[in-house]
Amino acid sequence: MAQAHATRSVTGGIHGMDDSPRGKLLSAAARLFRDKGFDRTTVRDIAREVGIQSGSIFHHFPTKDDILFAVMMEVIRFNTARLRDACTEYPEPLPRLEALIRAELQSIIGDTSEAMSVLVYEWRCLSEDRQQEVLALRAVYEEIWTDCLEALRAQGLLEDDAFVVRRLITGMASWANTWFDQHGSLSLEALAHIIVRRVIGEPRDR
Amino acid sequence: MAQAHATRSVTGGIHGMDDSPRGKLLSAAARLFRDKGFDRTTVRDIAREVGIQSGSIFHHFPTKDDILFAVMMEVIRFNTARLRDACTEYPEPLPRLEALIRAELQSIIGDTSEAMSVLVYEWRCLSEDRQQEVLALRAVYEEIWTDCLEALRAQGLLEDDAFVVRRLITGMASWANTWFDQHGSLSLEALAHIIVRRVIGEPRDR
DNA sequence: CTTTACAAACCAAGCGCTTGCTTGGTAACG
DNA sequence: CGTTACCAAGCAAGCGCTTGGTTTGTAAAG
Repeated sequence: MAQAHATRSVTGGIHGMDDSPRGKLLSAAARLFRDKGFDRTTVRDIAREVGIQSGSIFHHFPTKDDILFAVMMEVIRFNTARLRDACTEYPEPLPRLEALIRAELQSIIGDTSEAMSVLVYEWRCLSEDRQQEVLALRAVYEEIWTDCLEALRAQGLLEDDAFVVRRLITGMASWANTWFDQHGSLSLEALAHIIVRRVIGEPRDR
Repeated sequence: MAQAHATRSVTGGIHGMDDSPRGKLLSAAARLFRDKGFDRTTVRDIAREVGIQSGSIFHHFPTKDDILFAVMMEVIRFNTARLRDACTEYPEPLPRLEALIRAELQSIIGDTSEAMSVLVYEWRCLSEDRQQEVLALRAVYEEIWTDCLEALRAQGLLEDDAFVVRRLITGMASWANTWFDQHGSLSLEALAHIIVRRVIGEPRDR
């Protein structure tokens, strides 16, 4: 776990998407899937991107669906680990909330934005049995969020239903990939802080 | 305008998606595009849904792209008119904000949810020149929102940047189509009120 | 240092199928 | 009698994927 943390914080890349043939293929696929969508991306597109023939793709993955599946599994594993790291670093609910929001924004508009867009917007393109496998990992991810929000409720910092609030956060964060400019004047941290205030309101007793 | 309002409030349907052959075709296409995505929906699927042969589709629309375009134009026109109606009914910024949020939720999880999902999630599938045409209508739609949020800022009810807040609202609202249950315990109005509080905070001086 | 061995990575060609769309003609209706 | 709505059949292109064979990297054996 500590080793995984060190690896991630140094490289910033997803384990399994390194510079191996398979890794380069996944990176290219993730970017193409985000830009053009899964269905409009052909295996010939992916092959051209990494400089091989289209047939050679299937030396690394049995089907095109397996490529999508691999992209999704890698990114959800990586970002679940990032959430866990945030939890160990911030045990208290309120700082933890802000850390979780920062982590999720980092996922969506930062280092893993391409694969995250694929996970969110190309969901239907994945075969149904594979959807179940990803959903199982997603449940773990969401449990971390629910625990944090319930803890905030227990502290009286949150009035509304935790599940509803979690969904509002998901919406605000995932939509950010359509407009947030990483080189713009608004920083990721500033946006995270704005979102925190949408969740727990203004600080009134400080 | 008053006539359009009467038509909408009575039928609840989108003008141009009536029970004419063209209208039934658009309705079927909208639902299929939402359920399976534009690319995975074949013209044969649409034809089967309305009970005609696949070739007969092209008696009503020159290309498949035109079907998508028509769905998007109809839904954005319809919902812009709905925003306008909310504005005439609620001239004051704060009630207007809540009315706009209710209207947008109605668009996304209410009577036009299928076509709205298509507008949001199948955006890339539309040919680029058509995207520009839809964008022009979208700008009108967004101006209504910006005006309202800027008015709230002028009243001191909004601290953060109006554009950022608008985008957060868009995210919360559009994401609702993935989880909101129209027959569940949470009503559209209750959700609208929760979102209002995420925008302007708790009422502190009442 | 060379040879041998072998698996991983890749190429060139193309198969079978689905796709959006076309064509030429027919039935219903005002 | 023309317009609207449709059918039956099928074409050309693009798709995921297969196949049989060739190159490349690597590492132990001679």
